[in-house]
Amino acid sequence: MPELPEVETIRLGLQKYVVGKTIENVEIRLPKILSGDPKEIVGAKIIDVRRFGKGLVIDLDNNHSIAIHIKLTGQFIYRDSETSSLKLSPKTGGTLPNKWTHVIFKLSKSAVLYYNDLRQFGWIRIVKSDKIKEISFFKDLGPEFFKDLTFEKFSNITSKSNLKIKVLLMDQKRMSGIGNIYANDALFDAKIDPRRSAKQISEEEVKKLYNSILKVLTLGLRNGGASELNYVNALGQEGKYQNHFLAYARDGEKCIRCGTIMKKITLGGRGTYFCPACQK
DNA sequence: TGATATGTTATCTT
DNA sequence: CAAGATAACATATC
Repeated sequence: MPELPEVETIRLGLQKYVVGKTIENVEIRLPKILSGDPKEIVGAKIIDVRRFGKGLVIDLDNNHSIAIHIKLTGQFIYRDSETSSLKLSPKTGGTLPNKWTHVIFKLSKSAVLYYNDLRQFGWIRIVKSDKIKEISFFKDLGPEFFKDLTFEKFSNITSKSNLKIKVLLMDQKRMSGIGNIYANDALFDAKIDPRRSAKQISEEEVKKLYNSILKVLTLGLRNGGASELNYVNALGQEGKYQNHFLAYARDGEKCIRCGTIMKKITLGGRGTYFCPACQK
């Protein structure tokens, strides 16, 4: 689902297309999605797009920012005269706007940024830029892979937690960026049973796991994310990582390493996929 | 038809 | 009180 590689792919697209443009109008079709005063951002120019964990922040030149979490099914799709000939993935609804389009940002140069969200779990908040860290999601966010989560920190967090290792990997307050797909695939790559208690994992295994996480996140990024549910990038195109799943959604299939039939269980209320033979 | 999937948060339990 | 467990949110899909 939208995890670090997916959100980063969206960020890269937005960075490329919306930075430098001015917001001319904001149309809110589903009020519960957006909070804050849209008048604060009309007329402002977009100067940066940042990502923290699975959250996005669009910075404007008037000391305001747009904080975003797309949760499970949010989409940001950019259209202008140059990109309008690109065929949109059916996951966007095919034409824009449509019944899943809840907010429309009209930008300078006739560009438009659509926010779609099938399940309406996502949120957009207009805040002063220096108040971003006061939003609880950003305030409580744990250290992040590729940024401030060194192996030493990762090892420290792991050795102190009683949570099952897979549940820990997905806990955004302890470490940020990993969701269900990459947690399953990283544990598979590291040959670790997702049911084990985090603190019982040996130092050697923790090292392997850390490297496996960086490996699968990198693979996700290179493939432009996974379009398993309805993720698309900023141009409305699908990613390709779903063609490279190691464990996620492979229950009933043969393990790609040892041929054993992959199992599915529930951990922390989430689907968990693993090989009962080679993940110890 | 109704169970299922998902990220985060609120609420319950231990 | 804190850590962990679980329910709730919404809706297309199987």
